[in-house]
Amino acid sequence: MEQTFSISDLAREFDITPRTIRHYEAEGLISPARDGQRRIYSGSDRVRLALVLRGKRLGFSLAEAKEIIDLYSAPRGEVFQLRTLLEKLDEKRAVLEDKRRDLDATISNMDKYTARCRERLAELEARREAAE
Amino acid sequence: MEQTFSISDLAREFDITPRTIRHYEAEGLISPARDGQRRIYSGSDRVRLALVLRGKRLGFSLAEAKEIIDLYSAPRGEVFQLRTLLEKLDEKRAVLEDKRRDLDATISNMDKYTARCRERLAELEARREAAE
DNA sequence: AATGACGTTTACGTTAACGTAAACTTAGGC
DNA sequence: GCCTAAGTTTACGTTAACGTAAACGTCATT
Repeated sequence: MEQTFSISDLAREFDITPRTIRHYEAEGLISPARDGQRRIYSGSDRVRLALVLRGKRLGFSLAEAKEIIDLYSAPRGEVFQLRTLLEKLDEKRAVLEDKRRDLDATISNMDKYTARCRERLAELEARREAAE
Repeated sequence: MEQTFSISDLAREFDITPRTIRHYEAEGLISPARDGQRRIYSGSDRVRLALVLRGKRLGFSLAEAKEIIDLYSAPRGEVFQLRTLLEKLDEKRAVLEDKRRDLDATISNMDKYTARCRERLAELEARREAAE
């Protein structure tokens, strides 16, 4: 039998509140099984939740995150379905690559600036040394 | 003389509304000069705006973007100032690296999945071929 | 001198993503 | 048998990031 999780299990693990998880369900991002009223989360529910949170950290809205994640559970039985799926994957990949360009530019700018700061600091310290 | 820009110049260039630019000013992200009431944006104002928008695309809030961007105009005259600046730069760099890890994982997952989809498509098409 | 095109401030409205609180059910522990 | 912990639904509240509208100023043009 596969492992299952309660809502507070996942809330604890991912450091969010149960309310947040219920909200994601209301938005159609997760669909846990039920034992009566109680929600029961499977391993793949947990994976989906992790994907949602990663998407959020990357600046996607819940709707955008859903669009991407849903691709992984899209039907791929027929040739036509596979072709349209591959097209959509390509679109999303392009968005991710844009983000990577932005991110790389941000990091390399910061690195250059940091290097200049270090140089300047070395200079100032050398000067202080010389003054002794 | 350096080039200047009106609010609608920048709005057009970056495909946002003047309202958005004024909002960034109200939040302390940009501080254009004034000609009477009118805002006059310098080249470096324009750069700051570009940085804000890039930060937003990476999922930062306006407050977070401000924290990062303000580092580039922090005072660095004294040794102490340079040291604390370098510390803060290190913090922000770590945040950016986390984001890069998330992004790389997302992209490589998608690439693997895409590869499997392509394989499956090739299979189906080969089967269709064989049926002719 | 009137008409736009562009600018301004002030202020209320909207949407996404939850927070918070109330009122209730259910399962285990003493 | 009652208490506590964890779960549920329903509903209103909150914050960030603007949108939208009103009321007004200022040029350049017709």
